[in-house]
Amino acid sequence: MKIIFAGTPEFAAKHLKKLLQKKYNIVAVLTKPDQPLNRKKKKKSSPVKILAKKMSIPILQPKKFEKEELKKTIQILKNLNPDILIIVSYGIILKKRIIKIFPLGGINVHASLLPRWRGASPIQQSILSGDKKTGISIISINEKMDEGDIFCNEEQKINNNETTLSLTKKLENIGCKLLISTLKKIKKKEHVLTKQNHSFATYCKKIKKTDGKINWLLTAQEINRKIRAYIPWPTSYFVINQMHIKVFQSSVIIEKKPRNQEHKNIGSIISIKKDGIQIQTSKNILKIEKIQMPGKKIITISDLINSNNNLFYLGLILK
RNA sequence: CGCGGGGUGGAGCAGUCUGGUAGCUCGUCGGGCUCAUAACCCGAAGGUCGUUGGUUCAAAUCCGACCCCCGCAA
Repeated sequence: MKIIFAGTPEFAAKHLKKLLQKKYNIVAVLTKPDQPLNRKKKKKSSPVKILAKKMSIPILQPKKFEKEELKKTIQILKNLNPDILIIVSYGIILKKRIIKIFPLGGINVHASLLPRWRGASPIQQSILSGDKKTGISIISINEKMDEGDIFCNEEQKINNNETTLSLTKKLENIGCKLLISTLKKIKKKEHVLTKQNHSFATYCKKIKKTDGKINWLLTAQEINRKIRAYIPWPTSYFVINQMHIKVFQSSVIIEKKPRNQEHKNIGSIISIKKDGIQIQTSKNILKIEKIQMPGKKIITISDLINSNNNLFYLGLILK
């Protein structure tokens, strides 16, 4: 079975690695073009590209699927005589004409329990919306985004302190496992497809850099979810003296007595202790436990206090 | 050559401008106080100040090269 693998980030690279370990025949890899500039090197290759390069697998990085480039890519792919396409977080929507090249079609590893959270950021969205569980769905590719029939899925519990980073790692393992078992079934033609119930579909918004700015008018629970969902990107932050301070760990303290309607001190520091800095939100209190100052490493509040940093003081209102 | 911050005992930092016996808050170890403690008191150990050349009587501090970490931007 000749496989073309399309993917870009680390999540995708893990799946590619698993396929290679299991001796699947990857004839080429599709991945996003290199990012323009990095702090050190001139270009930044995707994790999938780095792995493919190491394993001497041909790499295709079309910029846009427009006339010339689309034609060219299709020709290259055809010449490889592939049987099946595997897509894992590629980041670019593939045209129908490309899918048609594959006799066995395409399969996609999607990090949610479809039809819930169709779209580009399912892991973040599951945390943002406070879901108790999410999972991996292996689906077939059709023309519409994440609407293909389901081969199989598996649930993953979401903990109270789960971040996108930690959840992604858990889902990687499930994804790899399900992908391999699905391929085995396809090989033996034992696979069973189930249609999605489209009436239950929900969709992810695209996350922007500016979404990371903390809005203290939200409830502590909502802010806490955002903080967890936005790790490692774009990360939540607040501003003091024009410095963007990122928050990497927090917890919620429930207020027993509901506050008066005064909204004066929302966003202000009401307690500074070694275990955290407490901030008043519109409902309940957010305790910030780990932060990162610009240019610095991630530190605990205990470390912050030990350094005699007097940037934070009682009553200061965070923006 | 995209812009910028940083590397100082185990941790987070000050000291660098204006060279002259290495400091703060913690942690660790020992002792004390306490019903008890993450609280308090007393004491101790622990640092080639990223690496490497140079200037100097003298370099964490000034000059050059290199390595590593991080923020922004993309």
